[in-house]
Amino acid sequence: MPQFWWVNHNQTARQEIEGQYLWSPKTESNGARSEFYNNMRRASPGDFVLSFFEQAIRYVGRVTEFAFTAPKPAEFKEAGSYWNKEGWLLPVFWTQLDPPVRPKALIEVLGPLLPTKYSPINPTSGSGNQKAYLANISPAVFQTIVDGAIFDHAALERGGANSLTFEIVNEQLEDAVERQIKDDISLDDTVKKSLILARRGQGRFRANVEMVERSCRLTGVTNPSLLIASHIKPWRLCNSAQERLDGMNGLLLTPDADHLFDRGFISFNDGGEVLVSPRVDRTDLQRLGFDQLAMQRFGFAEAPATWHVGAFTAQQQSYLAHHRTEVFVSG
DNA sequence: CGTCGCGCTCG
DNA sequence: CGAGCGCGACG
Repeated sequence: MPQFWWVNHNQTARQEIEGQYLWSPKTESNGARSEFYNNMRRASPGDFVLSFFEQAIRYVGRVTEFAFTAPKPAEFKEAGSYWNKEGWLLPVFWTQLDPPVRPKALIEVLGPLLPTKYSPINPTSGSGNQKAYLANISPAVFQTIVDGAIFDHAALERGGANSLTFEIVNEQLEDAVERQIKDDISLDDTVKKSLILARRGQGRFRANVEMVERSCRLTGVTNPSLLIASHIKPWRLCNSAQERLDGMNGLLLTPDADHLFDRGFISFNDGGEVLVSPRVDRTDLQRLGFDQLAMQRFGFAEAPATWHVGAFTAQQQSYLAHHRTEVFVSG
C-alpha cells in the first residue's frame, strides 16, 4: 500500500518541482531531530505527495526512489540559508493539479481528517504550519484534495521511467567531486589518477581493500572477479584523498550486496551484525536481487532482521559509524 | 516585489 | 524556552 504525504515548501517549490525532487536538511540547525525531515526517509517509491505553496496544493507527485544523502541544491540560492549543507534528496515525479486546490476552502471536511500531531496545516484555520515540511497524511486527505481537480494519473504511473534516479543524481554529484579533484593544484597527478579510479572501486583503492577483506561479507563469495570494492563511507562524501584510498574504508561485495549497502538498505553495526533498514521488507530485498546465496547462508526467510557476518577493525567501525547515519532509525 | 514580525507547533 | 520550507501587512 502506498503512503500519502504533504509537503510545505513555499520557499523552494519552484526549484524542487522543476528538478523533480524534494530536499531537506537531516536535522534542525541546532542538531535537533525533526519528524518532518525523518519522513524523507520513510517515503518509499510509489508513494503520493501533495505540493503546498502559495496557500494551495498545485502539484501532485509520486516518489520514484528512496531518499539519499546529497548537498543542499545550489539553485536554492538565499532560500534556507540557515539549513545545513548536507541533507536528504528524495526523487519525486511531479504533475500539475488543475485547478489548484485551496485547503482553507475545504477545511470543514479536511479538519477532522488531519492528524492531531505533525499536521501540515492547522485543522481549524486551514493555515499552513511553519514547523512542517514533509507530513504524513491519510488517503482520505489526499482524496479530498484531489477530488474535483484534475491531474495526469497515467503520467504519474509512467513517471518513474523518465524521472531522476539515484544513479543519475549520484553520477552528477560524483562528477562535481571529480572536477574538484582534477582542479586541485595541491594534488600530484598520480594521486589524482588513483582518486578517480577509486570512484569505480579500481586501482590503488581496490588493492588496499583486498589487503583487508577477502570475501563478500554477505554472500561469502571469494572469487575476485565477482566482487566489487565498495566504499563504506561513499566516495562522494569522503573529505580527503586519504579517506578515498583507505583500504579500511572498503568492503568487497557482490554487485547486489553493493547495491543494497550503497543505498543504505543494509548496514553493519560494530559487532558485525547486518542491519536491515525498516523501510525495506523482505519481498523488497528479494525484488532488488538480494543474493540467493545470502538467503541460504543466513536462512533469511526465517531469520530476524539482523545476523552476524564477522568482526570489523576499529578503523572499519569508524567508517561504518558514518555509514549508519544513512540508515533510517525509526522514532 | 522583498522584508519584518506575529503566530502556531514541536522537541 | 528556541527553531521552523507560513502568513499577511507594509513599503
